[in-house]
Amino acid sequence: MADTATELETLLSGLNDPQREAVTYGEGPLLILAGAGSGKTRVLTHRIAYLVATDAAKPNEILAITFTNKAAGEMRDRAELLVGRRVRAMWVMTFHAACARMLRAHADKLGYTRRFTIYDQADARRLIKRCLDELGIDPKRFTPASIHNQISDAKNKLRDADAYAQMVGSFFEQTVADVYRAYERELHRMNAMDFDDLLVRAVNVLELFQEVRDQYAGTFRHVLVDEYQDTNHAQYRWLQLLAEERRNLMVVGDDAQSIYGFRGADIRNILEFEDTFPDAHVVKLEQNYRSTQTILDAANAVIRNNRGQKPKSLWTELGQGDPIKIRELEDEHAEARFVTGEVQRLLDEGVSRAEVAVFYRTNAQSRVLQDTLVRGDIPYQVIGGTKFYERAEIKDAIAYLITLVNPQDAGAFTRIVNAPRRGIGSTSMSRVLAFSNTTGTSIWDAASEPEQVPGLGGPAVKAFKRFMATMHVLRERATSNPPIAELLKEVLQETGYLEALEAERTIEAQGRLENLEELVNVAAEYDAAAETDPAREPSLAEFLEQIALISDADDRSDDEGLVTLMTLHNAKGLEYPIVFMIGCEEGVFPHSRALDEGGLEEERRLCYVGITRAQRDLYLTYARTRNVFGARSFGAPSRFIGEIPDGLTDREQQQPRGLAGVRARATSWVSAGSSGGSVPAWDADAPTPAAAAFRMGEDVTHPKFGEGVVTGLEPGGIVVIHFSRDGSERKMVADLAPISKR
DNA sequence: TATAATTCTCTTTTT
DNA sequence: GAGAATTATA
Repeated sequence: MADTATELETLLSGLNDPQREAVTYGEGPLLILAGAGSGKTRVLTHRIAYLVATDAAKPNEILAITFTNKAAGEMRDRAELLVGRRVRAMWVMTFHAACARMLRAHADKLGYTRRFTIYDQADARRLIKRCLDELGIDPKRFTPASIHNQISDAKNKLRDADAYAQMVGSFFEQTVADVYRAYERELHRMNAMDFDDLLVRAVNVLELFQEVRDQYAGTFRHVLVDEYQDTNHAQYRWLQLLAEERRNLMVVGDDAQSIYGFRGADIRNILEFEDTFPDAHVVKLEQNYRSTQTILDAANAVIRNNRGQKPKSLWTELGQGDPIKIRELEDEHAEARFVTGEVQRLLDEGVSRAEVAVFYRTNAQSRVLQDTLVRGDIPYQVIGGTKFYERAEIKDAIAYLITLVNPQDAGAFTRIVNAPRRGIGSTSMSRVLAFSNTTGTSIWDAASEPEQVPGLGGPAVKAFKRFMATMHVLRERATSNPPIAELLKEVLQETGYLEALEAERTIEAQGRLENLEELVNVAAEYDAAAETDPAREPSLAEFLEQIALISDADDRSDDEGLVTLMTLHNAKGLEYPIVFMIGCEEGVFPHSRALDEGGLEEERRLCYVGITRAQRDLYLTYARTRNVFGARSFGAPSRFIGEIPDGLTDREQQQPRGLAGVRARATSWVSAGSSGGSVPAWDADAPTPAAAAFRMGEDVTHPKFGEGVVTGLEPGGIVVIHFSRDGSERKMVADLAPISKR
């Protein structure tokens, strides 16, 4: 037992008081309010180790949930350092992965097979588009994207199609209700689930089948959740079902870092945790081990402008540090040159590239910066936005594999049936689809007997026969569980996919071939990993699940000599000695669309996240003008810059802000005339910004909200518009919002 | 039916 | 300024 005592001592050494309190707290609900950089992952992993070391839980009785694969991987690695191989028995994974794992075992109870397909956003939208066509709804009036958002929102709140239909108000919602029904029917028919379904169906299974609930709730003695502020209602319910009985639920989060409201995250989950669990024990972690006091003061000052945060103030023992550097640049190119030059200078001083990160609000902003970094010969990595798994050739290859696993998936089938071209056009394909629909046979079976399909021409029948002959051979091959890399290569070979690409002899095709090579490598890695871990049961279905749940943000590397570029959202949970936040302009950050939708506070939290990533040096830059859409636009400095006290920055005096500032610069820019040869977005003889062009009572249209009337004008170039379609009143930045006169 | 040309539309953040 | 989606043409 002396061993255990020493083990515990080592485990707890180096923790501060609140951290220690969180790690050693006994049974019952536990809320950890963990400020940025306060060591929350440390607390989580140490508590896991503590629970195991004190026999409060066996490894397989621990469920530790994160949002990203990256975070799950990191938690697993760090826990392994503390408890060794025992970590293998634990469930340390994302919400979606955990739900998928449950569903593989129990989906049959809901009428799915265990080989169901997981649809990503693009797949889901394609299917919704098909539902729209089927229902005869004009996809221009109601875009698949907006309908999908609405459905996704409903699912996150655990509202099924019937529940949604009960509470429709507008015509738009009525339409969504119809599409929702059709969409659900189609998904189920194709044995497919979208991302949201993974959670919804997991909740369904737990609610409907007591024995399943007993099984999991009984097994998981302790449930730990990271980033709790980002949970939505479905996730909340899922956790509740699993942890209600034993009540050993530990949630860790920071309400100030809740930045996924747009995806259904409900900040109330964390704000009201103590109401839900009146006996909850609360621990606040406020000591920051990451940043200088200057950076923390700036973060505290910005977030103070939000209402309804849990009061919390970060402090550090690391000292004051240098002032925050704020720079105004002419345009995005000058901004990129400034960042590049500054990075260059830092590198000369001996800073390593891995210590530098650049954050931006939208992925599009990275392009100019990349160009400049390339010219400056600075190696970098871009996190996210690359969309490897969204490339057409990768989706095609995966769709082939899906078809072999889930022959009911008409979406995947439709994708590959004529890729490469084999003379099966959309007309023929719709005939087979219709046949499959009316007869209730799977798309695979329908296509296997094309002569049964009414109206199908002779050449089309022949083409289907040839195609399906190949597919049957491949399916046969797949049943013997070959290495997936091998199978994939065969698929690409036998279907003529590679051949068609090779025949193109273009640079693009060459790139696609390389991407497919890369996919084969991914498969080979999976095969290798499965081989070394005999506990795992590798399968094509599992491989496909892994791929479906992977995200671009997962392949970040920290040890290479690379400067890192990413969106602010991707930056959460990371830290860098030197941080640049670029594009700090109204309309860019805070983003105009977020402003339209009342998401200012969330934008501010995003700013808080960005600032608190910096350990030593923080740069905020903004450009006077910027190309948006290919048209030049003007933006005032971000209000967030103004919210940082001057004393914390190196700026001499307050920058001019608001409409006056915009106008002054706009005018001077126009008069400067010659720079770059670009033309302002509005006529040169109308030097005032577009904002002034709108008048009270004027009729305008907005591509998304439809027709409306200007009901107010506010300083800062903001117009208030009342939209007739949904009766809403919205404030928009006239320069940036896509509004036009009627 | 396939390809080429052309016309739109979009861009917030992501499991 | 880039994609996708649609339309025209072979």
